[in-house]
Amino acid sequence: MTSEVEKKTDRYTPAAIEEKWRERWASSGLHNTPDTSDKPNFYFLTMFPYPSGEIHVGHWYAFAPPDAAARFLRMRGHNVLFPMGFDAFGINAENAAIDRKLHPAVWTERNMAHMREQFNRMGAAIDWRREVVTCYPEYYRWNQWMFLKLYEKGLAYRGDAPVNWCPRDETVLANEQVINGRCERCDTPVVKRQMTQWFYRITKYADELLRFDGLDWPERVRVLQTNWIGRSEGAELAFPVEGHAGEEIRFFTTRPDTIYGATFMVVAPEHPLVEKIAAPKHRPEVERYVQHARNMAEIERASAEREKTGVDTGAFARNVFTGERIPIWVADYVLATYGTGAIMAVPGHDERDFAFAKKHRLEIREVISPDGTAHARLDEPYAGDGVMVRSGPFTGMRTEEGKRAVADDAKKRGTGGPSVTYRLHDWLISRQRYWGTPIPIVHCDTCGAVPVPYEQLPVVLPRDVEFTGRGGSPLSHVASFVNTTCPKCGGPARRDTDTMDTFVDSSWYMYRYVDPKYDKAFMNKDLGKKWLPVQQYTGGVEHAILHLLYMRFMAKALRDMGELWFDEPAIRFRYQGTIVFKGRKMSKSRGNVQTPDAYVEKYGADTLRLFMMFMGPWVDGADWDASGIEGVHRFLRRVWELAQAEAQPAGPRDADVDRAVHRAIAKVTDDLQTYSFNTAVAAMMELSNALQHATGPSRDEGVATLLLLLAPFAPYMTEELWERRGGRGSVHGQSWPAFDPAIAAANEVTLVIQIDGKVRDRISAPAGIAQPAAEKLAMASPKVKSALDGREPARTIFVPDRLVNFVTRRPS
RNA sequence: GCCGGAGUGGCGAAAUCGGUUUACGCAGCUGACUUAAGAUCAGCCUGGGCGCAAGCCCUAUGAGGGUUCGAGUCCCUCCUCCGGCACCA
Repeated sequence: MTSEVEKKTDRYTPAAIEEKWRERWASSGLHNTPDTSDKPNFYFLTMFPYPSGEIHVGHWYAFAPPDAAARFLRMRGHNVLFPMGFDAFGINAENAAIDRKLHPAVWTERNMAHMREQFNRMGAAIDWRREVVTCYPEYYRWNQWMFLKLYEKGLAYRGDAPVNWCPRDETVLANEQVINGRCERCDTPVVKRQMTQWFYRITKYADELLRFDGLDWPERVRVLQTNWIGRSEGAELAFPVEGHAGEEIRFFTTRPDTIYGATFMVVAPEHPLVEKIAAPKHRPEVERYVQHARNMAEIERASAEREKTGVDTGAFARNVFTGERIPIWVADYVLATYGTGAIMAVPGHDERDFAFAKKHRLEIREVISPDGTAHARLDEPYAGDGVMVRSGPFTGMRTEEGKRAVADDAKKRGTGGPSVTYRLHDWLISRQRYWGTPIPIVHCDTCGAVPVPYEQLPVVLPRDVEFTGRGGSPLSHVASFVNTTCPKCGGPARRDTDTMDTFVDSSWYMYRYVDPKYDKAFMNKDLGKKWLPVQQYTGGVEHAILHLLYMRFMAKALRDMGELWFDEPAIRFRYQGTIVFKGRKMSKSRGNVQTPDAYVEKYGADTLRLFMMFMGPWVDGADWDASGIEGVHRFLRRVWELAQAEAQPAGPRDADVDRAVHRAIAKVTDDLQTYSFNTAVAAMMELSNALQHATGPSRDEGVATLLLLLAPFAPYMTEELWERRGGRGSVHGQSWPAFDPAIAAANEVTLVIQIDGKVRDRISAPAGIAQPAAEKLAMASPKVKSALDGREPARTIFVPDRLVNFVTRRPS
């Protein structure tokens, strides 16, 4: 039956077709996006990859669906900017240099070449003229420029703080790069070190970052960011230290209403006052404890199950509310990095303080009562709201009122007042590594830290560096780099040998794509005005906090410098889930990296693209299993045959086929807007199944429509078929098919007939049938008659075009 | 522990507003074509029961309860899995 067709059409050979179109598109510049056209501009951005060299199926999953979405927008009449580049700095390149004696620049270039090739095989419609590569001086000079600008504004500063140190990578890490007390990269337990480092003052924008006004971002990402920022309202208060005139311990609490229950204080081992106030008798023990705490790995120290250790400093503070002397302890359950590194301990109403008080026999006092009456003893801490008891003039106040009253009272006395604290810390951006942006600062013995003058940018990363993997920042061993003159006094000086966190690079790259070669500013603002902000951003959920928060911060900082004219860099964000393999993340070290190459070779890029989108909902990710790839390949082969079959003889239209076509248009259009790629593919499969059995002009037109719908998904095959069918220009330059609801509307519907909610029959009826007519039809059904068995419906539920439900029971 | 999200065939998954559960595929089974295999095409595929058969009845969306004419969808309790945070005062 199909033999005739087979003679006329050759077999579907993806390799040849795809190579042909790759070349044609490249030479015709099909994917080049003009900055102005008669169509509205649309900036569609997908997170650029790190050129790790290991291309796996996850890369296709991240890039093929957005490519389809971008192509769809083009067919819908937008001038779409869909750029790509490389997040090319990073520690992996340096480790590769150490392991294989390959310069990071060489390793990175090689990997980028490989990845560009992959993008091209995928058929991604990328305008490569706009490529951005972060490790080139033309790019990173603007990191340095921004650093200097932030420094001028007080948004970049050098600070001494307890920081996360990864002993294996020999560098500090931002909080965001520590996962469960371990280094995000190498999984080594992180230790805290007191170090002088560079920070970006992201906390200045904490409150603004909590607002997502006008943003269409997934709830999940907003929640993650909100929790990360961790805003807490309460009071910052201070208790004076006895015997140390002028010294006081400041602390933050969310429960000022419990202050009469503060029977002791606890300071973190890193607290600056510890050494000063420890009583001589206690000093050796305190020093031993502090030393021990410092040497402990974070993961060990942070374990909540661990018993609460601590020692008495022998010093006392005065609870200014009760007037009592209360002991000051040092314990590592108080974190140096949150609040002020000290707390008032209220064992009666805080679980941790309770456990500590029990262990060290400290006084536990009830000051909040759920029922308003004071109890003789507390067997467990009560952390809920209630009424203040044993609280002097505040006794009888409820928690809400008490919080305010105590904070206001403290303010009147000059010992504190209402305050807000965040979990979010300033962004630690310096790294003791080579492959990153040099920090444009010169250290001079007379002038201190001096910014490199703007006209001397970029501070170029020296090429000849020895990679030993040991002994601090590799740059510190390069004399020609380190030794310089002070821009201020002209005397001998040393360059800062740290480099920037690579998240600095990616915090603003979206502005660079607009005109990556522009050398007067980080962005060509004239062109930027045509594109920014990004209208659609996509990428992995794993960046929900790190990159996406930094990117928002940088936009706000640049805005406040007058460099940007919007508050948020990306209006709409959608993420894809993660592709794992047998339940585990793919990685070279695990040896479970699944590469796309074999599939591309066997089935073609179009099939793999389509399969990536068909596997399941994009947001969910998947456990990689290629067993279903045959199915989508078969579908493409059927379309291949269908599109080349002989033209149908003239004849009447087929309303059923026309309806199927327009329903598919509606479904695919909708699904592409909501990133439901899997159901879009299913809808096209359904359409192709329907067309297979159709005849006449409806079939021919339906096939033509199917090719247009399929074009964003399978760009190669549809282009080839478009050409073979004598289409003008490129299929990708065509308009998206128009949906006609009148054609899609059914004139026959299936009515479900229920009796007491149970389906008894299905009958076909004209669309829009009125209730009386529908009931009559339903009653005529023999099945309904026998099921009713002579009973009379007490009432009838009618859902137009859907169901008739006869209810025989009376409502009880 | 806290905050999110999810549990539907053998598998990946569909299912506007509460209204035909299982679309679209994979795997499997049966048949057609073939010397045969493959490819392709047609059909079957929750479980159980009745029937020679067309078909019919009951049952099923993690478990239990509730609301409703009607629940995968809403409410309550519980279980399991995934993600995030984790002594944050």
